[in-house]
Amino acid sequence: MKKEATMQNISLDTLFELSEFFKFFGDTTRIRVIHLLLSGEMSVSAIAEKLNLEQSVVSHQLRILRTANLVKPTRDGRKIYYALDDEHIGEIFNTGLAHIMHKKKG
Amino acid sequence: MKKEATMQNISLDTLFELSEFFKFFGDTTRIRVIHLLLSGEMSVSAIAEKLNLEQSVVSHQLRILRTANLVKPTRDGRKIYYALDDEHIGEIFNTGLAHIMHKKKG
DNA sequence: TGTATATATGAATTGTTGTTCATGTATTAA
DNA sequence: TTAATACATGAACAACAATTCATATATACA
Repeated sequence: MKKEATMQNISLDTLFELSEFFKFFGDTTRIRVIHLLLSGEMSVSAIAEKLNLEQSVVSHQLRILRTANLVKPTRDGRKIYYALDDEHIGEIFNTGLAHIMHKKKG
Repeated sequence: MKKEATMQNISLDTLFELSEFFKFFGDTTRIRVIHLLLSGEMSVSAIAEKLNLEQSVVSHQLRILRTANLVKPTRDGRKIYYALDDEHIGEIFNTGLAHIMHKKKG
């Protein structure tokens, strides 16, 4: 079950991208949005209401996630529904969560 | 192979901790240090030399990682060797890396 | 002791990021 | 075409985080 700690040579560029990628998960507002969207798509106003955040806060953060292709918008009338646009997001979220939970136990 | 996108109820506190945790991976210097330590422990000066960073930059970032219990120091004479102090770190690193690599392919 | 080496740390500076507030655009319906 | 609703966005501000520089501490050795 335990993987070997072998190490590939990873370019500086890739390591930079990797850190940029983790940054998206490194903000409370964004992680709450991601968590919410893990259970399905949701409109901007619904997200704001559910998380008790101002609409513009949600829109700003959604733009960051959208630019990074982590979420994908779909318009339906006046509403825009956002959904997670990457299979890996849940995996990364859960891996981090497992770590936190494990630490909580002692 | 594909997991269901089921969603637990996660407390605000836990989501905050989770975002704080991901922050450690969201900085180029730290991710480079983590990457380096994935292949084994290393002294501060060796890390600085290998990454072409000033000693104080490395020390400052190591302190952050140490405070979060992500790395563990061991003194040997004048040198202090740092090693990763958490089984999950490699897993999280690799999960993120898989995402980056997957995106690169198109 | 005194000097050199290895690392840590505090303070100042700089750069980055998130939020707020005001306003702009798109869509719907009267 | 006007009003209302839903969302996006730019600019200003505030908070935070990383680096730099100077200096402090700890160890080893002459």
